[in-house]
Amino acid sequence: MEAITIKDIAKALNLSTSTVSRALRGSYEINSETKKLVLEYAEKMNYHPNPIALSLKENRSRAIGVIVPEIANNFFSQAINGIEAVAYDRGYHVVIFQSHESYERELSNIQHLVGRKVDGLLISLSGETTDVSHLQEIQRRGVPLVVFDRISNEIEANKVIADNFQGAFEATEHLILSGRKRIAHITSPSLLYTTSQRLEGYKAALEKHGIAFDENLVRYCGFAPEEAQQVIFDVLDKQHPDAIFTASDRLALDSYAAVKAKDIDIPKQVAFIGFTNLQVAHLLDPPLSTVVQPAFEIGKTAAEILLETIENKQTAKAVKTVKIPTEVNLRTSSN
Amino acid sequence: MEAITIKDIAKALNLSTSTVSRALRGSYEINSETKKLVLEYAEKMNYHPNPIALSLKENRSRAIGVIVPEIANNFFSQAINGIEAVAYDRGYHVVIFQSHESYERELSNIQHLVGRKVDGLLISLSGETTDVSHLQEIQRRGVPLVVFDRISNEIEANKVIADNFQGAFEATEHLILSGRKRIAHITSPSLLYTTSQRLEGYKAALEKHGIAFDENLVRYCGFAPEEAQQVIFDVLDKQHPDAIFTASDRLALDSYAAVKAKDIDIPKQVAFIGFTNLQVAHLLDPPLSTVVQPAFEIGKTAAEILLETIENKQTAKAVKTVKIPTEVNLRTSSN
DNA sequence: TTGTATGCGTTATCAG
DNA sequence: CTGATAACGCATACAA
Repeated sequence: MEAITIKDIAKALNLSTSTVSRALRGSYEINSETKKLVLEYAEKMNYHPNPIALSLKENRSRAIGVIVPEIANNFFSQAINGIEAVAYDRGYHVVIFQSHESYERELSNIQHLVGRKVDGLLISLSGETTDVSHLQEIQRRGVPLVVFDRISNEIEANKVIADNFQGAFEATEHLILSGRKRIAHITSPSLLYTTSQRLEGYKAALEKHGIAFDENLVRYCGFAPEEAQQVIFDVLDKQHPDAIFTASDRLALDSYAAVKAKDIDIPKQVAFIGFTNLQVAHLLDPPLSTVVQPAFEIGKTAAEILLETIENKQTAKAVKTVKIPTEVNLRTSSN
Repeated sequence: MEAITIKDIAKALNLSTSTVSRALRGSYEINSETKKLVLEYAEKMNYHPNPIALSLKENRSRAIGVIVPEIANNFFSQAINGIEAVAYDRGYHVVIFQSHESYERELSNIQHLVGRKVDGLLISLSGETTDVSHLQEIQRRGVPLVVFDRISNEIEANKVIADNFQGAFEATEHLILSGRKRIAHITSPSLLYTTSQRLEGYKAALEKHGIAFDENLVRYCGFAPEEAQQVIFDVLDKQHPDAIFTASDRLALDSYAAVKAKDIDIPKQVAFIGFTNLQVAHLLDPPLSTVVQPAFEIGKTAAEILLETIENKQTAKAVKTVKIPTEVNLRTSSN
């Protein structure tokens, strides 16, 4: 039960393939009789043009690629939903890949997508990625590119990010205003752009309120599950913070687990705040205040810019950077 | 800066395309000198074969497709990770699509994937899908298919699911053994296969312990966010359950929120249990006992079966159904 | 209005 | 050992 082709239709109707092709795509220069004939037969036989043949010919696919570190992460899965919301409306399929924080996987995924002629690419860099020549390469090949969230300064492309500085500033300030002085900042690997922006926001808030920055209160950790545990225990044990400001879903949860496991006394009121898109923050005890990154919005914006670039065949080297504001949700425990 | 082709290499080296092609794929019948020449030049020019041309010729893509209702769902994203773990090792790319619980989207995704000649398809049906003729169609076309978790009785294919009956039975029994009598079961739409299996397990446990089944304690709800709220409030208000057994991450969280919002007194000890892959169950108050569906394992198993089918060119109409055991984690609050 | 020929990138077949 | 040719499915410039 192989798929039917234009050639089959042509043979069955005693026409040439070109006539059939033209009839199918509704060319003017064609007899309405034969046109109807072809259309009906195609319908009856459930004909669909072979997208691969089309891509080979036209060098495009009506699909855009998305590469994220992990989909098992609220931020990224919501961002993807934002991307799909606009892409699907405009007739593009969204092909999703994960790099699993691996540079090698990121490379392999890009090769696959570009090889299959995606019309554009949205990417959030893996934690391992420092060299971005693979992205520059696809830009040279003319593939429209938008980098979101995990961006890099090395690459000149359109970028969409949350306003990490502002979010971190507000989060830290709220902790200060609630009376904290020793605010631990448990965050992502230091080479990530988002990490440095958040650190800046954290520092700025401290400075504004005359609190000296203490680098011992800042801890970076990678993506290995064991690592966070250790790092968090260490800062809790040695630095005795009175509040914790975390940089991701996972770090927030790991911090909770650590505090509970060690039965450490951190005053409850507004003591925890995290960059997180967790749906459960208000159900935790104490409730977790959040700096919500507008993931859906970020994805949507990134996709809009990408599609704009694709459809207007703009230069792939545009360098707009859009910052989407974050939203702080303060939650105080009722005890 | 267009991608380089075999033809370019042939021209540059004054060879024929066929010679270049053979050299590239290491054919025996070839002069080792020219072979080296070609290989070096290809390397230098960063040649990569065009996958689209290959697919057109070979009717395959070295990629498998995955369609799930939502990736912003721990179960599905973990299942996808299981799929990727095996597929990537065997040299297949995994192309991920979401149906967003829409039959129409599911259809569109399948058409895209099959049209692009994925070598096989893994699917978890959308909540809207009752008619499965689109799946039968791709089976007729010879595309290997494995259905996981959201399966359907209508379709004859390899299937992989969690042992929902067993999990529900154990969960319910634990609630009974801790002294509950009025156990609300808040669950997914009734037409899902998993829903009916869980209901059977729930009933079986009640029966074993001589508790009459009360259909008023069972509530089904769809995927719209508002719906769950209403349904849960209703059963809480009217039926006064002393325990709640939910069927998904989201339903568990919504139930928590409802109970907290209404300040309803449900005795804490082992009162909540849910089919869920939430990472935070132990941090909730009271802690949420869980029936963990081995999502990663399910994905892995499904992918293994699919790749087996693909590589042995077995009949697509195999009808093995694999049940993966669930694991119950009881958590009692310390208060 | 329709048919013929060509090309997209690759490999298999058949000659040389 | 190497080269010419056809084929995968489609669209289009050119011929008729």
